[in-house]
Amino acid sequence: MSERSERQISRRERHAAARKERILDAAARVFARKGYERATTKEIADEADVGEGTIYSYFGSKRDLLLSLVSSMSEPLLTPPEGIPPDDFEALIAAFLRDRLTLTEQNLDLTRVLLYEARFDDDLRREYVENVLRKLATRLEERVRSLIEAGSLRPIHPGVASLAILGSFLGFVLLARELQMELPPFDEIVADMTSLFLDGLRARDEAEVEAEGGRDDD
Amino acid sequence: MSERSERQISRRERHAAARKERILDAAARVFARKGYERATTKEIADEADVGEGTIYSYFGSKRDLLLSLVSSMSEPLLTPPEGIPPDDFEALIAAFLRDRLTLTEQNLDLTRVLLYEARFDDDLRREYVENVLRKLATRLEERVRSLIEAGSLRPIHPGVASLAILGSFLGFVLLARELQMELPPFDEIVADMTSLFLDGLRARDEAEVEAEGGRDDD
Amino acid sequence: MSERSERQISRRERHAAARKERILDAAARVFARKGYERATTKEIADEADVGEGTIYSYFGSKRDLLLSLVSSMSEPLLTPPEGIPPDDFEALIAAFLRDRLTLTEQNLDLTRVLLYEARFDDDLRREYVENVLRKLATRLEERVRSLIEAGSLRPIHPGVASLAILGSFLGFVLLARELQMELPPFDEIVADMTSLFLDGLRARDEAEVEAEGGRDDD
Amino acid sequence: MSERSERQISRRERHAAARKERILDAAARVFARKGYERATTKEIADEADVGEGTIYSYFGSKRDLLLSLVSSMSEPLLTPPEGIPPDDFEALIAAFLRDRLTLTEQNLDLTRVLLYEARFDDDLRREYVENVLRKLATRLEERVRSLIEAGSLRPIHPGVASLAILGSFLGFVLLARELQMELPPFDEIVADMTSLFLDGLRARDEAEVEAEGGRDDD
DNA sequence: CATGAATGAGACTTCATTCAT
DNA sequence: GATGAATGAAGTCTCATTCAT
Repeated sequence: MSERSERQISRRERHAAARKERILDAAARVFARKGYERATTKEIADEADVGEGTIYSYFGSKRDLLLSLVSSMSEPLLTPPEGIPPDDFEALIAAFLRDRLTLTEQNLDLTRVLLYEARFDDDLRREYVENVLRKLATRLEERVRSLIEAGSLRPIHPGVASLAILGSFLGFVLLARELQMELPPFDEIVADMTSLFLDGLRARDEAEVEAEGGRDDD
Repeated sequence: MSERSERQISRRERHAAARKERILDAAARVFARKGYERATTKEIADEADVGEGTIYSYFGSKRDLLLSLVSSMSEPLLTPPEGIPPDDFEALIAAFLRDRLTLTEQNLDLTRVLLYEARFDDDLRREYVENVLRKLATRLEERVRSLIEAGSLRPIHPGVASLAILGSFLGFVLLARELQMELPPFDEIVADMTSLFLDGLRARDEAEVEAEGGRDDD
Repeated sequence: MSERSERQISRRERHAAARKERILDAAARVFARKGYERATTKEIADEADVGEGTIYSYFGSKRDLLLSLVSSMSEPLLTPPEGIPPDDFEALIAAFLRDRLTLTEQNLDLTRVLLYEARFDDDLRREYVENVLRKLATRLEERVRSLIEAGSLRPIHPGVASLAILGSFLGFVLLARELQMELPPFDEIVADMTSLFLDGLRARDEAEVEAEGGRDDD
Repeated sequence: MSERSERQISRRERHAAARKERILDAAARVFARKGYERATTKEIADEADVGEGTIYSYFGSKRDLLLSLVSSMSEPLLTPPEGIPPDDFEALIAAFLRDRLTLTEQNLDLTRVLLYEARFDDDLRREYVENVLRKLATRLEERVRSLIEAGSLRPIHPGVASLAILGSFLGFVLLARELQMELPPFDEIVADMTSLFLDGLRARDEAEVEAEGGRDDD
């Protein structure tokens, strides 16, 4: 009987966890769609196909939903890009941009909400900004610093560089989305931005270009 | 008497304009502080030191305040940087970054609110995004394109480049503000970012560095 | 000088009276158009082409306007139909219906507002109901009573009859207006209603009908 | 279990319907007491003994309450008087007056509000005027017409007659109520008005009826 | 445990009235 | 005296949260 009740509990727990997950997913979609303030608990409940009161069995408040979303978001974002040799910044930045742009574009609307709301809620700021953003920035900064030390990158200020890189693609997708501009295909964008960050915009003379070797992808 | 009544009218008009300005400034501060949805008309009225009803003598609705803010913001942003020779991209980008970073950092909180709300209001989107952002992006894009044609810049996609540049410093200040990071002095940041955009991050060998001349200060 | 100031005052007084009249007329139009609650002092001021504050130089409050309207309305309504021999009820009722229907149709919208508002304001009720309506009803009642005594009318209850008559045409125009029905020409209506009140609806036997002669207009 | 949940639902539905009814009744009372504009949702909520927000679970807006009242009113009004032989106008009009006067006097204050507000709201006008009033008028008109054809009534204009009849008792109760007059007992009123409509006011005796021959003045 | 009906605080907005010019 | 800008009380409606079922 204890076994059964354990199984019972376990089944209940699984069921409860699934419910919680479903509500959180629904909240993510609604927040992304409407923003935090404009989203209503009713709409979230409907999207999750649960009763409005049920939300409050799993989360203390509407704001709690937002906070809980951060944890669930931080996980995939914090997984470092795999299979990239630590000294190949070109591949790293390409993978980084590609992954993060993709991730960010997917989650862009939610990201915007979180960044926006972080300004007005210290708990959210701590949870999201500290855990996700600073971690991301710090990791990139370390990578940049070590590459500078290894001589692969110019001795630019690593903090500024990493912020510029992160900010770049955050701002890039944000603006692109906002301006609803016609953009070249995604691969081309990534190639262009990688090249931008690596080589800058300055035109070089023949000798320099030759010296840089057989890069021909931009 | 007609003179007096004219003066009267003129004084009234000046008074009304000043009042409108005061309310708009108050709204800007409160929106920047609280976001649009959380800001209350009562708080704006208090901040402007007027009665709540007075707002509605000058603006049709709370949303009207937001829309009106765009016009007042677009003006300084649309003034092109002066005294920059059209072929000196280095000076241009430095000025651009410096001015825009300053402007943007000053107005950052409000800018964020406008960008955020633009997602939910087509009028605001048109007013802000089309008039301010796209204009800015287009101007920069043209500059980049002409510099590419003049051979000063590499043949990178101009749209991507301008979005990346704009997005960079928008994202940069946004993240910097959000992360509350300790940053190097502003001049250094501008120098670093200019250098980043112009020369990229890649280390070059002696020959290249030599060929680029003695630039190491920006 | 005293003469001049007297003339001055007199001119002022005439000007003031005209102003008051203009405001009251404007109020009548706006009240008739919008109803009391929905009418705004701003709209009345605009209609009268005066400043909003000016209204309060002549009337204590918005409600005061309504009260003042009654006095100005009661006057024409209380003028008895002229040139009607006191014993010719047929002519009387025709004139009554014709005049009152006309007057009432003209002022119907305002009358409705006054009747409606009278329900909610005892001062207005006294002013309007007592002074206008009861007077009208009483006058008609007396006429009916004396005609009954003179043997021209059947001994119907005079109060009921006069209320029925007044109510008839009030309700008649009100419903006609409300239903936006296509109605026969006005003269025909008056003839029909006069005939209705005098002769009723009942068909009479051959003798009676014959006796009534060649009337074929109804 | 399905049975229980069905019963549950049914109980809920009954409860909800009762609640809706209670709110509607409260609204009817408050509207009748204060008029539409002066009635506040707070007062309606208090009268219904529910929270203010509860109103909006059942009705979309305050105006919706007014519109909903029409449907609930139109039902009893549209039930035709029963047990009246189709050719006995005397019984019909007595029943009509009695029923309608009673109904109307009961609902008079609300009726006035609806008639008044219909002027300012096309939906309400359609709902109330078209569905209730015109139907009532048309039904009466048809009855009158067929009775004219059957020879029971004089060939008076049926539209005018029906409007006069309806208007009569609407106006009658309205004025009676407004004037707060002392009236004879209800039965007497009905008898008097029936007689008024059927036989008119004119006194007749054999001689007079005969003497009616020479009338040519209308 | 899930539900959703009920709640009421608080938001935006209108408008009669006041008062300095 | 005339004006209309300014006011703030009060109204309608929304929605996060609670709680009986």
